[in-house]
Amino acid sequence: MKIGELSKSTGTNIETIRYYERIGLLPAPDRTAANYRSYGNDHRERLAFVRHSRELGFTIQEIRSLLDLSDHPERDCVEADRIATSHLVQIVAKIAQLETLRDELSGLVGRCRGGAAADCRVIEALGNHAMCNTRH
Amino acid sequence: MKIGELSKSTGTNIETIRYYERIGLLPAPDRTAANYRSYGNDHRERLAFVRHSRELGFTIQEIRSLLDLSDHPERDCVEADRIATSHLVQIVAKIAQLETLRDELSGLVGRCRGGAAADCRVIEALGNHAMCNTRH
DNA sequence: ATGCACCCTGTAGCAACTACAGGGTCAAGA
DNA sequence: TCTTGACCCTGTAGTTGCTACAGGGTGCAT
Repeated sequence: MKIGELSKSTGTNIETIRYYERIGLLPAPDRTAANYRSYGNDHRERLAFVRHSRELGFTIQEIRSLLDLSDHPERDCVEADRIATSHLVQIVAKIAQLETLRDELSGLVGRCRGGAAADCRVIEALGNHAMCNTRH
Repeated sequence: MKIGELSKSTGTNIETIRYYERIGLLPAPDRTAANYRSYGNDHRERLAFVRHSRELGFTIQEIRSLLDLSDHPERDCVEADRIATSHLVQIVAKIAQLETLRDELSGLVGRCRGGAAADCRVIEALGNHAMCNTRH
């Protein structure tokens, strides 16, 4: 299949597919006589793996390691679990951080009803860290 | 004060301060005879405003608008509230998204106890979107 | 006079794409 | 046959918000 079809069937931007090839995340496919990329089912599966991992927030580096494991089924899979676990820890931390931001912003928002910026609580609070309830 | 002192007193990287000046977020300060940047209290306050806003996750563009309002106290502050509110909405959405990821990853992690990668549930699940419980 | 901490400019790198510019290919319709 | 339009190619530059040099100047203490 040509790149446009691969793009549609995986929901991946064409430029992104070429980008993945350039950085060595996807293998370079065969070319047609007209120098068009020609993909097979294995390419589609690999790309689906990459996209799914990206959707789950894994970095390209992490995906490289995961693909490497996937390419060597005889290896120990402890590493895959380690990557996923450490990624999960980061996500949990990020959620906690965003919840702090959310609470801080909630206290700021909805206080301005068209007054002058001089009396704006939002602007005041941004300039004055001491007004914060939480640490960030 | 020189840039090093401003850096320490606001907890901002020196390179970051110069970067903010370059992109026009901070005004260019006076220079000493030796061409060193020389900052006053107004610079420190403006930088604190910027840093605080960044900590709360506002983008540089949003901060530009907020600073602009802060520089024109006679203006209507509805815009500041709009920026903060829309930012809050994005944070809430991001939290929801990360919670989905967290739940999905939780179901993946901790299943590998040193088996071969061929039987790895993590790798299998990454390759097979249909195994997911949630949409992403 | 020499070492060291500090400052300067300018450029390049990071992640993970995205967006062109400027060109080639191919099949269908007039 | 010619042309139109959809598709493909490479290569480069832009995005965000910094960070990290390289290669040099300044200022003060020993």
